[in-house]
Amino acid sequence: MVTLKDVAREAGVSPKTVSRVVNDDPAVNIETRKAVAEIIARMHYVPDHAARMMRMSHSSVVGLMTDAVATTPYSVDIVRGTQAGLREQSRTMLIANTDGDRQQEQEYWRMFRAHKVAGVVYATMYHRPADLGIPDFERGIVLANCYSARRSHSSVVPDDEGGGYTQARHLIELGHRRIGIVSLSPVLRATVLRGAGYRTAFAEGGLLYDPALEIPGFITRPDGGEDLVAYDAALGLLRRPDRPTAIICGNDQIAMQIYAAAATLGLSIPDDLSVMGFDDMTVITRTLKPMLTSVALPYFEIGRTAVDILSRINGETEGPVVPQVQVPCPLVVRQSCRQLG
Amino acid sequence: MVTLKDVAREAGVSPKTVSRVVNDDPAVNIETRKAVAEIIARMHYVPDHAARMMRMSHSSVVGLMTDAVATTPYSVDIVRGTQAGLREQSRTMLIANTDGDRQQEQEYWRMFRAHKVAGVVYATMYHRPADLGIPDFERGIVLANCYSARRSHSSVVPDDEGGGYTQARHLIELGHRRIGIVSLSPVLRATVLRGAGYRTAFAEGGLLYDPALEIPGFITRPDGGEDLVAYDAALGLLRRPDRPTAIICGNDQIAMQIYAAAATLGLSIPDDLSVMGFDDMTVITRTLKPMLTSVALPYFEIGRTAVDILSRINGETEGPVVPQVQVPCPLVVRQSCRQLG
DNA sequence: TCAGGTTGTGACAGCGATGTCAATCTCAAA
DNA sequence: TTTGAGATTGACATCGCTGTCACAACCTGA
Repeated sequence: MVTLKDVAREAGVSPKTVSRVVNDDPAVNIETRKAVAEIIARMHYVPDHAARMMRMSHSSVVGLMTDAVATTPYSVDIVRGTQAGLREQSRTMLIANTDGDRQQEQEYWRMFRAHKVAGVVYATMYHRPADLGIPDFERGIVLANCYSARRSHSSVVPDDEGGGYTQARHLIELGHRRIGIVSLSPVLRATVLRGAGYRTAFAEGGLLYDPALEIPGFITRPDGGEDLVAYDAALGLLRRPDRPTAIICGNDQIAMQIYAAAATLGLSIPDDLSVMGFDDMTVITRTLKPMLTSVALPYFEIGRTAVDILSRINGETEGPVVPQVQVPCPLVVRQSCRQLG
Repeated sequence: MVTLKDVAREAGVSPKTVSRVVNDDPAVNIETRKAVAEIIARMHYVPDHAARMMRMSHSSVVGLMTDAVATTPYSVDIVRGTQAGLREQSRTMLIANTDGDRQQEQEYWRMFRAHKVAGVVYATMYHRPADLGIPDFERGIVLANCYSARRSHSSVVPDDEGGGYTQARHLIELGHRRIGIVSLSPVLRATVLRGAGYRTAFAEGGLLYDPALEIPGFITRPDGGEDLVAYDAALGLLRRPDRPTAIICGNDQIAMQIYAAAATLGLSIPDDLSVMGFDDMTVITRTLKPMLTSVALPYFEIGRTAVDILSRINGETEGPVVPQVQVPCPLVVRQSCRQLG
């Protein structure tokens, strides 16, 4: 390990001066600075993070605690977004995936404390209320994709209501008047919020919201698991005499099953039926034939924004600390929705 | 921050004794130990990681460098597996996602150095040769899902050949004699290895390998991107007069498109056609109707094994440091393949 | 009773960095 | 020439922890 002292000896200056160069302290003669910088490069000196952290009693590392987010195809982009945000601040990230286990979570909070992380981004797989169960953490905490039931922390969540609105609005603009909905499990907050979005768009377009045309595509079992029943839901909708010309889906998996149901009934997408996904999981949306028009969950942006808020909380960046940011869900148009008549 | 000294003062012992208790040093009187432990708990003392690390000049943190692995639905499980392995060693993980950018990668190597990580797991999205371009890193490095062209590092990779064998073998055991293959891009190592597996299984089953029945489902563009052409490939195969009774896919996305092609031609799965996926991406395999039989890429195991090897390299665990571990790809049977005859 | 362990505990130094404060040097105005 | 302000630089202590070593208290067996 090359240390400050080594560099200082080599350069014939005091360690403190090297430290100044490393930290861009302006109070260094330009000549000295250049000479020292050169030696630093030549010797491959890298400042020891531990020593620095100890001296300054705070770390440049941020903790990312996730329930299952780092592990599901849905929402890994939160991780990427968080990292992108941190990179701009020359920071890095300790990641802790709890798999939803309380005990592990406790352990990792301790670990974050031991590492004196500069803050924590707490991300969840689903948009849901989060109960942190750690009241005594001294550093900033920002919730990503979840929100504090007790409003004790700032949160960054997708604008599900807007997303629902966007889905419906797009179909209405294409001329659809009978729109079916195969939604997520009714217990999810996203379902409620998007429902509100649908209604707003429907009202604006002069459509009536018909509850008979909304069917859950996922059903939550008593044990907490979920069953995907979108295929049957879709068959039900599509066999109606007044079958919808378009279906809004709660996510892209539901859309996949709608494609399957349409194929079963000999309906062609988008000629006989338009399908609108949610999430924009590219593995699905770009693999389906025709490719699926969807509304994206802005996970990357959510992660990035969470980092922003965090540095505001810590007072490192200017800007207000808002209690909640809603990140818009953009429409991604592909080939599964067609213009009517 | 509660420090050792605080605890020591409170307990009326020396800091060193508290340190001993924290580190389970047996040379502490049982009474003293109990008393101190109690005070530690009461004061919520958490040992400062930075100080410890500085004193002991090595960290309990391992670096995980990925190209895009943390961000793709394919392979996030490497992250989980790595974490699971580390957790058993009471270690944690700094994560660095390079998005394939050399410059970022350099930055993160520096960062790992600064953090004095105990080792690095270098994971890639595809099973491929990796060129680390960092010859002077002092700590152990293990490659996950990739391998060193210069054999300079140990690696943990999926057993693609075995996976291919498993795919073919299962279909042959079900009585299929004409088996089509829609493979990944021919430039991938996985494609070559699995091809070998197919041939072995075919030979064992007394089948002839017919090159006309193997078509790429992905095509690599000159710009490096990939086009998914499995749908057309499948149509080609399925329109042949001697159409195969089963198709082996290079991954589950290909399988999705095969389902679409089959639907187009009015073929029912599995009655008219059996389909065998690869990867076992549950978002796809469990959403398709019927659910897709697939061979899993053991990403979790790969991550976990990489950690194992790492601690062997570092001499923390007994066991040989093998140059390469091939992790088997298990068969996951669902409903897309049927018994013939 | 005493030499020679064994056990339990503490004093002290030092890991590598930086904040504090003082020392030195330069230059221009008095 | 003197003086004060500003620019550069360095000496030193210190962050929280643990390795080393010394020391006291207590055994053990001859």
